[in-house]
Amino acid sequence: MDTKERILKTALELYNSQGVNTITSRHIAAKMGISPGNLHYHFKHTDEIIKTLYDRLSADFDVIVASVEALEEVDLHMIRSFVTTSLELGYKYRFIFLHFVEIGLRIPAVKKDYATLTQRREKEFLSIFEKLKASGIFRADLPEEVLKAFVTQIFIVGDFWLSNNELTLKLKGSKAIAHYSDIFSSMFYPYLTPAAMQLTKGNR
Amino acid sequence: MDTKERILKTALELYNSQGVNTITSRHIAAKMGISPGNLHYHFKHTDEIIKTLYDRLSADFDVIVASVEALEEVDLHMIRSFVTTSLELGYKYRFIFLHFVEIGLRIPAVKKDYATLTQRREKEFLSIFEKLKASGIFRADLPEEVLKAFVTQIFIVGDFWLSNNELTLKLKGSKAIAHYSDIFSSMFYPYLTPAAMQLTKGNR
DNA sequence: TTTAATTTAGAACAAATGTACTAATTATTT
DNA sequence: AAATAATTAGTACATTTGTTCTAAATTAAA
Repeated sequence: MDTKERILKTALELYNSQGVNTITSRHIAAKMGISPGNLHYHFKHTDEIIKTLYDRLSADFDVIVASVEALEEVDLHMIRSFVTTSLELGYKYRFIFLHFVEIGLRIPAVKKDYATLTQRREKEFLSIFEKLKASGIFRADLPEEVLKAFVTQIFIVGDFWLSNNELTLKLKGSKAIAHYSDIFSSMFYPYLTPAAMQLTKGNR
Repeated sequence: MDTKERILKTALELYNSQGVNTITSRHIAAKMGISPGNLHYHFKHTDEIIKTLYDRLSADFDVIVASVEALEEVDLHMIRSFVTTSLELGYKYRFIFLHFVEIGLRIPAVKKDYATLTQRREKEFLSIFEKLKASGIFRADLPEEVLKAFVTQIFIVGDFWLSNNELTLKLKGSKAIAHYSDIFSSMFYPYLTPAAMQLTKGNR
């Protein structure tokens, strides 16, 4: 593995475990056993490391969403596995979510990118909801604005479940993912038709 | 106003507008026109300023929750005004929510306090939900775990709507509060009985 | 094998930060 | 009015940080 890749890997580890504000380029270099000079040969600015990691997260998530969007029909099992896969990805890059505002402040490109991304995602999610409505899984009696608000809720919980975990339960790894998967599933429950509610029995 | 109070006021202003990591004790002193030495006479450690502000937020919010809990009957209007009041308080101390994880990391006492507080709040919220069920406002067919998950959702959205706003819409002041009040109201919608849903017509 | 390019180490620099220290000033008490 | 306490300004210090610079070492190209 070349040095650049090792820097990214080490940075991810350290940021995840110690936070983005406590870890400096020197820490990363020290942990790798290379010189600060060498690190800054590969990344002129420390923020470029963070930006690169953010871009990877963003790209990986794109793939996940695209795979759901491509489906003709969406059912609850798909949703459940979409949730789990997303949470796993989030956990991998958890420092980004734990320090989202800080990072957005430090690296305006991240903030800008996220803001436009969100607008696209909102449409994508609403189109998935339409499919769920069409399949008789989602209730049809909910006003448009309620569904829109639900999308925002999903975004907020999706972006900050890790922060909530950090401040309260502090679950690690698969335990955290399992717990918040359940919460996500429960979030959908009141939006389901009685028939779809039946299907979830024993699944939740 | 004595110096100590002025420090707190200035710090709140600066933290809210520039973030907790960019503002230092020197910035606060400079903005006030006092010396760094003077500031550190009143607050030996900068973190004490943040801790004091957190304690005030926490105490203020306690009052809000207690006032709702004291009610014999809870209706949707109460909920709505509870939401608005809470969001207003959150906006006042927004830097705390925008940097919650960082602050928890820097000041372990904050993290510890918040963790235990959350446990208490969970019970308080569930008891409010029971009242809503008893009044025929909340659906009675929702499993206990779904309501518990709803509480967690409320906590996450309640703690991080400001971060979401910061990363996306960047609404200011009352516009932000109004927008996220609507989102909160919509969050409740699918949990309502058909009768209660009727009552919200035109209110949302 | 010589030459050129890439990569690396290590030192150095300037800026910033938290906080301690000292002395002066102001307020309070006796 | 004198003495004591509280507050304030200003300076100083040690540490940290991001980054730059130089030269050495390694790798690739000719």
